[in-house]
Amino acid sequence: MGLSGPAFYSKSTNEVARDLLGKKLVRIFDDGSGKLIRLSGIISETEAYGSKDDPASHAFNGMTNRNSVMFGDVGKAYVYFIYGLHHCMNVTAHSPAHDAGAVLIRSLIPKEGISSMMSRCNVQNILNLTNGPGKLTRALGINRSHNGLSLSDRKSLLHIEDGIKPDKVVSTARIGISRAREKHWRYLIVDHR
DNA sequence: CTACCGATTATCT
DNA sequence: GATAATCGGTAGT
Repeated sequence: MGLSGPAFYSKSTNEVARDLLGKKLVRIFDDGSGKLIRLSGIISETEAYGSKDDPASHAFNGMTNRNSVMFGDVGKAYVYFIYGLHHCMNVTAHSPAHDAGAVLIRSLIPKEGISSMMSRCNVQNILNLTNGPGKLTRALGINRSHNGLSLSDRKSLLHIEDGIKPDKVVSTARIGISRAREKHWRYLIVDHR
């Protein structure tokens, strides 16, 4: 199940949410030193958001200016600003039977550019660097300028590469929503050591 | 350990 | 005018 473009993202949003676990989210970042560095992490937690079938989704009530990327091509970044200070990053994905959908990236295991990210975010503990949707966008320097970017191009400033194969995955209810709590569309890699 | 609260603004009703 | 797919700090158990 490689990352060969749109085919990977043209499955049900749930399936894509599971399959994104273990993939590597890569940001080519200008840290101001005059050279571009790689910031990356293994995707370890995701949530699927549907369309008409999902009252918790931004797309539930149809297309608006904010969520229009969810209704466009799959395999793109859907980035939005929330609570006045955080960004959240999604990957658009849905089966041909649906008209919209996206997968929220909730957590990463940091891999590349760790010291750069920790100093820029003023984070002491690596465990607190990318363990939340608002934290990982800050660590990787992701903002609304990336909304709509294709994630398939390995040379792009923001893209997804193959990573690891997760040992074990579980699903739970999604975090921070009030509606559709019965849908267990949150997926995580189980950490056992 | 858990619970609550404030920050701060784009977006939608 | 109200809400929000969050976070970090503080207070309470």
